[in-house]
Amino acid sequence: MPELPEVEVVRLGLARGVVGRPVAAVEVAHPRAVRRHLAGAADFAALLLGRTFTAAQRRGKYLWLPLDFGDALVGHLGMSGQLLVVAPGKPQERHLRVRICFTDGGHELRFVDQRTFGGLQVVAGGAELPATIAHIARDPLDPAFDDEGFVEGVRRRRTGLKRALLDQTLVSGIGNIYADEALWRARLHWARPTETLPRQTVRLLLGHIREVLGASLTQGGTSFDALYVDTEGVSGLFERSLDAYGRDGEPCHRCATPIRRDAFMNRSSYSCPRCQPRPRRARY
DNA sequence: ACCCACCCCTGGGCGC
DNA sequence: TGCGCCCAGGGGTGGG
Repeated sequence: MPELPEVEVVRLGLARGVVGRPVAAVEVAHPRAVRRHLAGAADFAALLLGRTFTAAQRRGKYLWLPLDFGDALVGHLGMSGQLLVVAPGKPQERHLRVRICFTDGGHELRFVDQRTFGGLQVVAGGAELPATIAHIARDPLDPAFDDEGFVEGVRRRRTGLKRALLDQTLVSGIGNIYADEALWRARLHWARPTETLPRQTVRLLLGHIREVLGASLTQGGTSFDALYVDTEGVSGLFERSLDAYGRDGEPCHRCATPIRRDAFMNRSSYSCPRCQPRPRRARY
C-alpha cells in the first residue's frame, strides 16, 4: 500500500542515508523477507558483504540500490514494509526482518515488515534496471513516461478502468489510494470500460494522476495506517487531503453527496455516486 | 496475448 | 474478557 509518493520518500532517504557506505554485516532475521532471493539468505548476505551502494533508484513501487561491481539490492515494501536508517543502538523493532550494518559504524539500514508481503533480493547485473522488475512500466512522474503509449494502452484493454490503473505493467506507482483519488478528480467511475474512453478523457485522467501523485509527494506521502513512514520513521501528511479513499459515508468535497464504498477485487473502491456515476455497461 | 482468481501474511478493530 | 471473524492489499503465479 505504500504507493509512488511513499516509496519515493523512502528512496530519497536511502540516497541520503546509505549511498557510498561499505557494508560490514548483514543479518536476515526472517527468511520470508528474502524469499525472492532464490539462492537463500546466506547467499543474499554474502553478495552484499563488502559492497557499497552507489545510488538509490525506483521503478514504480520497487526500489533498488546499485552496488559497486554491478549487482543491485532490490526491495519492495509490500503493504507494510519500512526501510529505516537508524542508530545502531536503537532497540530492535518487533518486526525487524533484515539488518544491514556499515563499516563506518554509523546508522544502519533496517527492513521492518509486519505483514511480510515485502522483501529484498540481490540481482546480478541489476545496476541499470534489475531483470526481476524489467516488466514494471515507468511511472507518470518519470520524464521518459510515454503519454500517448499509455492512452492507447488503456484503450486497447478490455477491462474496468481502475483495474487498468492498478496494472503495474501499464503504468506503475498507482495503488488503491491514488487510483481512487485520481478517478474522483477526473469524475470517472472505477468500473468504466476502458475501451469506451475517448483519448482526451484518458489524457485528462493522466493529468489528474500526475497532480495527485505530485501533491502527495510534496506532503511526504500518505500515512493511512501509520505504517507508511520515511527512513527516519516519520509519516507524511497527505491523508488529510484525501477526497475519496477511506471516506465512506462522508460528504463529497464537491457536491456533499456521501462517498460510497464498493467491494472491488476483494478490497474497496471509494467514489462519489453523483460526480462519478456508474456506467450502464460496467466492468469489474 | 490478455485477463482474472487466488494466495501469501499479521494485527487492529469489532461483534457476540 | 476472550474468541473468532473481517479488513487492509501488491504482485507473482497459474489457469482459461
